[in-house]
Amino acid sequence: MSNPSPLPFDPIVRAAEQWRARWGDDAPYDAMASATSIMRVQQILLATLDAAVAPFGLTFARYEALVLLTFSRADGLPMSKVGERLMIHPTSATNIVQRLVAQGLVERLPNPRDGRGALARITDEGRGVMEQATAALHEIEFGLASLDAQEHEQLFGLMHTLRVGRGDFTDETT
Amino acid sequence: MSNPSPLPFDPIVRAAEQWRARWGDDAPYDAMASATSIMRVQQILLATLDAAVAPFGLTFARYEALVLLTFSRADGLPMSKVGERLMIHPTSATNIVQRLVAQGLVERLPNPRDGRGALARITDEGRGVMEQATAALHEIEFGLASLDAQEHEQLFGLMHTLRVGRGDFTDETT
DNA sequence: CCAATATCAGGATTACTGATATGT
DNA sequence: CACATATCAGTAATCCTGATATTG
Repeated sequence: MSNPSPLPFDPIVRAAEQWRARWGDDAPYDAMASATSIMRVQQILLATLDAAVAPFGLTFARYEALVLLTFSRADGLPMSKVGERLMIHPTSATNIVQRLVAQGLVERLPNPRDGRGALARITDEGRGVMEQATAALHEIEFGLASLDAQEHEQLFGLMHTLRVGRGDFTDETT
Repeated sequence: MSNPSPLPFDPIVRAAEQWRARWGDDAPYDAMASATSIMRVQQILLATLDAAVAPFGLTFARYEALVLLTFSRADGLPMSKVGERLMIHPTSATNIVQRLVAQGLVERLPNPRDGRGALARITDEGRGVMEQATAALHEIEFGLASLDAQEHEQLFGLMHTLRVGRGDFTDETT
């Protein structure tokens, strides 16, 4: 990771103070601090999760794809659905699936219901790797062991509010 | 962005349900949902912030560097400090500063106190661009307008807990 | 013919590793 | 000489834009 010697103070708190001093109390310095915090935590978290699944030849992004295919119909998921559910660009979906195919964890099949489409289906080996990687992630509680159940609920709620605010999905009855 | 047609349900909630059904109540499905939420919000947020500063020829990462240099001593900040304060890899700091130098927003100077070192200093043009970009970010409240003051406090607190848990910095008296 | 499904080619960013030049 | 500062080269990952082939 990129943290050989941590600072003796919180740089985000420092920045917020300077922000307020420079642009006044009306400036959204709390939003600035929130945004910067989210960026930083994501960076730390991704490094943690990538490291946890690295022993299995995976990145967290590829792990997520494996999980999605595990939970999908046994005959495979169209590439378009892969991108949609993973909330990534179609070309990124192609890229990720290609790497998983090269590793023998996923196989590609023609879509019998649409000649244009291709299906991605997890292999038995892919299932095995996914199970091991999942165990490793469970072990470290997805890098979030410092939060308790109530804090997880709070966090998910806040993130949910933000995602709804940006139209990340539509139905609220889920 | 990568969201032409949002799903009619929250894929993270869906995943958490499947997680619980597959691995049981003891599995940290709430941590899984939190981790995935953080990833997704960061992705949305970064796209928003990048788009906000793009008209000024910046990415959000380069904008952060400009702000740091604005708040630093007038004679410039050593490259090592740039990387440290931005919490990025030293080579990334080099890369970002190089790009800003190429844009005329930052200049490099030899460090008078250390012959090995180089200082990065914001230019007048850099200050101007930074002010405009800041106004644009203030306008959209850093992409977090859907949260109120209390929610920002909650969010920052949760992120702070996570960062402390991972040793992101040391002193708590900041 | 138009729309949808993918893929490919290519460019932009950022992270990281390892090697290197310079100076303390 | 060991250590610190910084850069460079090269690799990897991801996102995005356009262009393209195929099929509905």
